[in-house]
Amino acid sequence: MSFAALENQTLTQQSHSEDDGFVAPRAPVNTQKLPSLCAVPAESRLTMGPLTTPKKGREVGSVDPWTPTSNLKMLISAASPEIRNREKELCMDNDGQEGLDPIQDLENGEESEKMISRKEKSLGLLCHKFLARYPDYPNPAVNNDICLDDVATELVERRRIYDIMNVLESLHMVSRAAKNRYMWHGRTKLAQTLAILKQVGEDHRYGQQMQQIRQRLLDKEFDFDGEDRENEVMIDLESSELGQKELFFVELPGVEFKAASVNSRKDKSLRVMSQKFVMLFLVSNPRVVSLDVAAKILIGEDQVTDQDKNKFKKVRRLYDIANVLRSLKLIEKVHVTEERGRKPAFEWVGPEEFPQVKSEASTSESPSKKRSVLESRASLDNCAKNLFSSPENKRSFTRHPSLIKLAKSIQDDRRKINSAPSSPVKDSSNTDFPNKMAQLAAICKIELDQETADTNAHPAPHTPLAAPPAGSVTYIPAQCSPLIPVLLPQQRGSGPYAVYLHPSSLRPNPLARPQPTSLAVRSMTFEDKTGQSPTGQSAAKSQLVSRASDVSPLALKRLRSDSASEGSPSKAKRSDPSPKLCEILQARLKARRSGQLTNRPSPRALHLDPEFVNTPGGSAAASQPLEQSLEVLLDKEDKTANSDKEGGLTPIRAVPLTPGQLHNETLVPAGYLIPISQQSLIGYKEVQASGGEANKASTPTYNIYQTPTASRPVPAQEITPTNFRFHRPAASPHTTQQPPHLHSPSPAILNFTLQNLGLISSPGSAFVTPQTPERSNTLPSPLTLQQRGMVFIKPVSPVPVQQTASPHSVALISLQQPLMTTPKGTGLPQHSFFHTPVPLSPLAAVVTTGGHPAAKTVYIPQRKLDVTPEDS
DNA sequence: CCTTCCCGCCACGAG
DNA sequence: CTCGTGGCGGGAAGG
Repeated sequence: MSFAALENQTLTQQSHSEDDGFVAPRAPVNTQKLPSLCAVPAESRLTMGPLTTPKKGREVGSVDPWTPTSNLKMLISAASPEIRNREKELCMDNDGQEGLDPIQDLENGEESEKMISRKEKSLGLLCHKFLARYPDYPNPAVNNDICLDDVATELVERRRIYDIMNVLESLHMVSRAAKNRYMWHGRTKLAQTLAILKQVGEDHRYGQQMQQIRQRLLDKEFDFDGEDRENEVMIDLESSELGQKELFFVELPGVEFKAASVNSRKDKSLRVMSQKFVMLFLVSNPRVVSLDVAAKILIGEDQVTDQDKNKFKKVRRLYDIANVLRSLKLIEKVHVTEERGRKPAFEWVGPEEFPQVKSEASTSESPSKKRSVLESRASLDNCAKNLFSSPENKRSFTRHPSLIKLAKSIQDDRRKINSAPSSPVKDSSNTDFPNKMAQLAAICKIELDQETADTNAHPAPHTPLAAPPAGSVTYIPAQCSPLIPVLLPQQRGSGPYAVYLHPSSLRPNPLARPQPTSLAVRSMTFEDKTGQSPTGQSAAKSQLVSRASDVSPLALKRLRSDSASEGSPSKAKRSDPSPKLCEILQARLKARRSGQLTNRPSPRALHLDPEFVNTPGGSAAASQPLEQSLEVLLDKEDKTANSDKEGGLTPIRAVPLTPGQLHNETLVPAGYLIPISQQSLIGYKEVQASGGEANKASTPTYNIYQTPTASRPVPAQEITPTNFRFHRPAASPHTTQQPPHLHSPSPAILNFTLQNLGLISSPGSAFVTPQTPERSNTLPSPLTLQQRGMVFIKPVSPVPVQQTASPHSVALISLQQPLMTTPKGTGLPQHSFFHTPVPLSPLAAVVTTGGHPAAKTVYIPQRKLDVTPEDS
């Protein structure tokens, strides 16, 4: 088709508009326009259809330029709209191919013009063009580097490209490599990503939230009084509930974040929102999500008072995301008719089940490793990172700013360490990068998993490291929260680091359960703070209440902010009540680090962003809980949090129930990076090599649980689904060390543990054969305690961290530890921070208390819930 | 009018 | 300071 000629715009005609403006600053490009279209590469599939169409080309003038590539097109920005429009029309009309059209256009322009304009420029179309350039399943071997500048040239409007990239990144179809560069992964990781997102969504109980929201909407309709506060309140609550918000950004194993720079910070919004949005589809049964429901959940938080406004606001972003997803053919626009009328909605048309996938990611890596098993696991790992506070929320977070800073600092550290790719990916590492990095990463991941597993399994050993804090940390990861460890590869530096993140996500679960538990308490608290409290209003459904709790924090924040500053704001707001806290936290971290570092060889455990975690988390903390666990979790979290933050505070909790069980939690909200010693790594590798499992073993084992999946032995990797979930940070023993087990045996154990997390069905078997990868695959049983038992391995680390002593040791630290370690003095409870600064403490305290007990019990997990199916 | 959502200002942070 | 990013919302096009 067309190549169209692009138009050149030039055309005079065009006139208008935009051009002028258009400006673009950036883009210089533009100016010319290009034709759209273009050919698509073959590869791409696609697409074209739509695209193709295109526009016409115009000739016009012929000029054109387009020259260069013909293909691609470019668009122009500049082009005049009209023209385009026309073209568009034409296109539409004919569609496609036809060249004619263009001509027509040319011609005169006719009047027509139509619309193209707007539509032509739509994000969806742009996304199509972009997708057309790359194959769905790129050959990993090749370099799939994407240079934004090139893309910008073609597609025009630079700003739009970021939107697209952000969404694609959320699906792991691309990953940022460095400054203007992204790596194209196409759909190779899509299945895995979706599986993970589904899991996360389930963990957050998005399905339930959606139901609630729907319900509410109905209710509202009835009454509304205006907005009264009540309504508003309700909304808040709702939103809050929904929102728990806080999700984090879910990462895949292979992908992790590469560019350090970016990573951190802001990741919020679009990326996270996009993942959340996708989760909604994956958890709802009829895979249809109406726009308003999605808006509430995704945006939810904010809103506070003004719902209307808020609504507006972010909804725009939802459209952006939806357009990109539509281009990906994952969703379609539909309408649902409800009582009230029809509402716009989207239906999921993407893959329903993903077979588990293992990781393709590994593929790349594989070379080195391979073991599929391992890899698979790795994939499982997926981690979640937190996003930080959410973007959206800025409001909510008022306080965050400070936190953010902390995070940044941390990040910086991280970066330094890693060096990663920032812009320069190039560096030397590049080359190697792939291979090695990948490997390392894989390894790390594995390790992490193990660790997590361990942690889960047993008590948190790690404490060792510093753990000073009391033990509090432990936590059960289980579903609840999992932190997810992520490994970063880093080439450079010392070695790989593992990062954990804590997903705040957890919270949601709790919601689901109405239990009063701590959550409830919390919520209440929050409410108070806010002042709103009363939810009473409306009927408040009980549910609400519960939700509220979740929400509450957010709400509170909002409220505060509003009051404080005004609402508006956005950003500004920061009023954080307690910046101090932040400071404190930072201090702790630092302290922690130093302390830790000292011990370890490679020191560094960093948090990623605590903030996010915290922030949201504060409230969030609770989140995850699963059902049962919820409470417990909550407690734990709180505890952990406290401990973390404070430094110890609550050691109490530390005690975990069983050793195995508790994990440490990581309270820390953030992720940490952990460096692993290379040696250890190596060892792992070796191990792996030997038997895949071994590796695992070596690593510390961590347990992971996986959720549900585990339950069954599903073959394969359960990975997917569950994955990340838990990983606890536990301690990692060092692999090496792990005294107990020898490598061999133990490893096996570990492995399976890890792998499955649940594994277990027969643990024995697992042990037994280390080699079999399959097992790993299969395994999935629930982890269970048993594993824990196994765990002991982990104990290793424990305590005393030994630090460094052993070189090998891995460093994994559990997150908590770090946190813990640091003792900060401050002691504020995190929650408080986050959530509300307000005075919750008391309450909080209470909560915790209660929770604890419970918590202990729990353990793991639970989560079977989801399981179900598995996926697979 | 309401919905969809493009455009691009502007902030923020890394060089 | 410049430049890459990307939050965010005005306000226009589409229906």
